[in-house]
Amino acid sequence: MTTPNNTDSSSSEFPVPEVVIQRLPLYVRVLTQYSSAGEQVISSEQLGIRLQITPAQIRKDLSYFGRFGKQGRGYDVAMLERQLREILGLDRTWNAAVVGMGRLGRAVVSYPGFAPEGFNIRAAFDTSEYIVGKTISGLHVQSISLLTESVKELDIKIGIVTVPIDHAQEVIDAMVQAGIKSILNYAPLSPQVPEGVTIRGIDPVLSLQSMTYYIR
Amino acid sequence: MTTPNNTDSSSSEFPVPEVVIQRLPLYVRVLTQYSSAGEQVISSEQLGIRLQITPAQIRKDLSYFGRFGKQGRGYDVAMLERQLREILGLDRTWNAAVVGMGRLGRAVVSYPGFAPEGFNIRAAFDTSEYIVGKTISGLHVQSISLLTESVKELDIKIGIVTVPIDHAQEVIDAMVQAGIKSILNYAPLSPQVPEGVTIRGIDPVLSLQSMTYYIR
DNA sequence: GATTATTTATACATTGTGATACAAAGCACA
DNA sequence: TGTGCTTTGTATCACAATGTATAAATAATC
Repeated sequence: MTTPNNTDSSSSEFPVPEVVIQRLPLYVRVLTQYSSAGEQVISSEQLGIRLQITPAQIRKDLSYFGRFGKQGRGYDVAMLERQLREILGLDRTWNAAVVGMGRLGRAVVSYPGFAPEGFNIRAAFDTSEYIVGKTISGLHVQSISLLTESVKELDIKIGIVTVPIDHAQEVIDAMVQAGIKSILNYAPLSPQVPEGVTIRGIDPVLSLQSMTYYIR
Repeated sequence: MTTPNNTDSSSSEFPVPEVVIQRLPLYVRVLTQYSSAGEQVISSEQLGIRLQITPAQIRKDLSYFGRFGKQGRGYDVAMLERQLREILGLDRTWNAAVVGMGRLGRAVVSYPGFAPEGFNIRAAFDTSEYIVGKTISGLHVQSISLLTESVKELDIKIGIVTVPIDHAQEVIDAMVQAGIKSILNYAPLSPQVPEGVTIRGIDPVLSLQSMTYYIR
């Protein structure tokens, strides 16, 4: 090589594009499948076929974090999975709190997909006096006024918002106030959060509303 | 192209970027709020503040479809909302079918957010003999072998996948086979669909897995 | 051990998307 | 009617993201 690049793995000094970060979990998912299928090695082409992404795209994404592959061979499945999990912070578990224990909140806390991936819902909150005090899916529903306290006590890093739209922004504000930096929002609004807080929306209606464009 | 481009609203001759289409429902949502707050006029700046999008971005997005604003004034809220709904195909209702009536499917059919936006779930399917024949949320659960028939009879245009991951691809294939062109997928996989079929995934775990990168 | 097959990592080119800047158009009000 | 203020629509620019091409490294085969 003309350039003597001593690329430092995993502790990049310049910001990795958001789109890249969002693709990494897809890679992890496929690697996990490959791994449990007993495969030892995977090429960027095989990964790309599964995900409908060009091999070069995948190689470039990975190159932001280091050099993981072997030329002529591909990537060691177990090693790459481990590395990507570490990069994403998936080599540990995360505690979450749900606010809003109506229909949607109940569905979320009983969704069996979180725990196997290391996301554990440790606390549930609501404003309604009818719901506070109840036990739902093994969680004692507390008044939202106890949020900050619980966040500290239970080391909660993730907030999940399942309240109706007209209370969503204030709940989000309360989460931010309580020191939560990652929020998953199920309410159909465009929330405002300060710098340093990441928020992602889950909104099936929005998805449907953009799909109809193509079939109208 | 040599012809003088007399910009025809709403029936554009060149493809509108996907990202633009995905922002339009956000505009519709804010316009609806403004409208019910009694506002008559909105500027691209006001819209932008709500959505954290630059005003110029919004004006450019809208310009793909025509000229809707008045210089020095802004956009007529009701008119712009009507236009965008028409562009997106939201000036009518859409029938959907859910496949997979386990925990997730039940939550989806009882989610009250679809109907007000014109998305009506008209049919429910499952493979399990224990579930087929039951009535859930007013829907008679049918065997998936009847999918194609129902799609035609009930004019179903949207398929919603809520089966476990190991059956998801075959269900998606069956939907495509039945002539469905828009699919909302809740199963955690990267599905394969032919050209001409739009599929969107709802995957909270994926969202969480990319958020942890920023707090790890 | 030499030769051929692969496949990565990356330089380079192309495309896509978002931001900036401003002329033209409309409004308000004297 | 004229003047100043606002806001759109769009031309232009800047940069982010993706795709193409290839040298270097490894493995497999004879």
